[in-house]
Amino acid sequence: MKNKYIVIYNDLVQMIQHGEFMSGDTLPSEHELSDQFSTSRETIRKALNLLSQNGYIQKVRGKGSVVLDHNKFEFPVSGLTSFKELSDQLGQDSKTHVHEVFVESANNKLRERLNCSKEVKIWKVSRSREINGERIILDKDFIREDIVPSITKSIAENSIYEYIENELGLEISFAKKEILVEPVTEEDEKYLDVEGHTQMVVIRSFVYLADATLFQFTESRHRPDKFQFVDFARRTK
Amino acid sequence: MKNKYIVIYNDLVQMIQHGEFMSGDTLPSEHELSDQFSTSRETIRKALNLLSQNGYIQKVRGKGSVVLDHNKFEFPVSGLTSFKELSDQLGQDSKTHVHEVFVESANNKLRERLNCSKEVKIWKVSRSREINGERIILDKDFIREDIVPSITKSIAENSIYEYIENELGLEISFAKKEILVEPVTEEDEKYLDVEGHTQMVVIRSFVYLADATLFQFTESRHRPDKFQFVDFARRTK
DNA sequence: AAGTGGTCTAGACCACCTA
DNA sequence: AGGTGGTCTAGACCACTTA
Repeated sequence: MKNKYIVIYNDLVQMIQHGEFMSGDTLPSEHELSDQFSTSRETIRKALNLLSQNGYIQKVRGKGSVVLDHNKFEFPVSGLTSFKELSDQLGQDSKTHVHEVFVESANNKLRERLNCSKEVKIWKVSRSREINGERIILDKDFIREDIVPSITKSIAENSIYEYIENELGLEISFAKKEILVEPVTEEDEKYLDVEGHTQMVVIRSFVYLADATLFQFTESRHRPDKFQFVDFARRTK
Repeated sequence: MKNKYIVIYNDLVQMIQHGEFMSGDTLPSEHELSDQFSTSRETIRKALNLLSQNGYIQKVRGKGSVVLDHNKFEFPVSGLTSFKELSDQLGQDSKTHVHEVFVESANNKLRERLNCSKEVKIWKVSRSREINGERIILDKDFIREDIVPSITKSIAENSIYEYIENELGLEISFAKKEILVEPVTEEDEKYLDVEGHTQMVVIRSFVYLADATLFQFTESRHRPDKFQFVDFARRTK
């Protein structure tokens, strides 16, 4: 919270959320804002770019920074949000069942996916997620043991991300995901309430730390009737 | 192509794609680059931020800009890519069948979705997409007639986006999408080769122009076995 | 200690929109 | 014409990594 432009960003988000600027309004101009916050214009511009990236405003040359309708831009499942953050946010009655937590040598496919040598061992964690009494998500995590040396059942029951960031002090910074639809497997039927569904939505993610090392591969299998993904795509030219 | 930082960005992308920097290498430092391109450091930083946003590099404080494995970061369906761009890119044998092109007053639901008044009329365009001999995508577009006054069958057969950007000179700038799985409809069965599938992947998009006006709502229905979505999520704090 | 990227400044000129 | 955001500069200091 010490960076000036982040403080300004947070201030402006607060103001927009408290209705001080309505959808369609323009914010004060960059010159005005740099006076108000007694900072340089470039710093204001950094804050405004953050607002823009996060869907709060759209900058229009010659006109100003137009406030968008933020109700249309909520992000229930976008980005890197973990299951725990997500269910906390939605205030849902959720539970995690841990099925497997163990270390193993990686086979070829996994070594290729995690981009690591034969010597590196891999944590395998399998969990199902229950929401409002139904087990609808199966998460299979593969995590490099040289980066995360210890995972216990109780860590897996809470949040592995929280443990990695808060306890180990590692910073998760970006992920590449792909979303597909695939047939239900025996494992799905064993651990989930598939309710007659024959297909599952599968999200495969490659997760990277701030120093650009790939440390985790995750397969997250969702029952299709409960799946939703929201994406906000701004064109970069 | 006139902006300095975009020229530098394109140069660096070229160099990375031509293998002058390998995955894991670090780029020259920002100071070196500003000498090489004889520009200021802030301009170099703009170019590097673009590289970072597009998954080419990861900046690490104290170390440098690490080149990522770009093979892992191709974006076949991400962002705002239109069907035409996409199929051109993949070099696939593709065809578009236009089923409906007409103007109508909007009903309540559509007026709410497009955020417009009773007076505004709406273009309705329905098209199916055939790839390698199979009709697998049904696109239903709803476009504000006050913004796009004329759409013909031949425009719909090519690319509506191309027409809007090149002929009308409007700039499409961002979109909010949601992805869901829903049961097959009669319309799907009429226009697509559903091949016994009972569910479809549905992408609903709200598309905005550069001046922040919402001008189009699209429902894109994909046969699940042919659906793929790729997402690159960088954490913003 | 030297080098890296991250932040911040106080200017400048430009392209675009609205009156 | 005056205001807006977009680009660019040439500095400065800081936090972090590595040797």
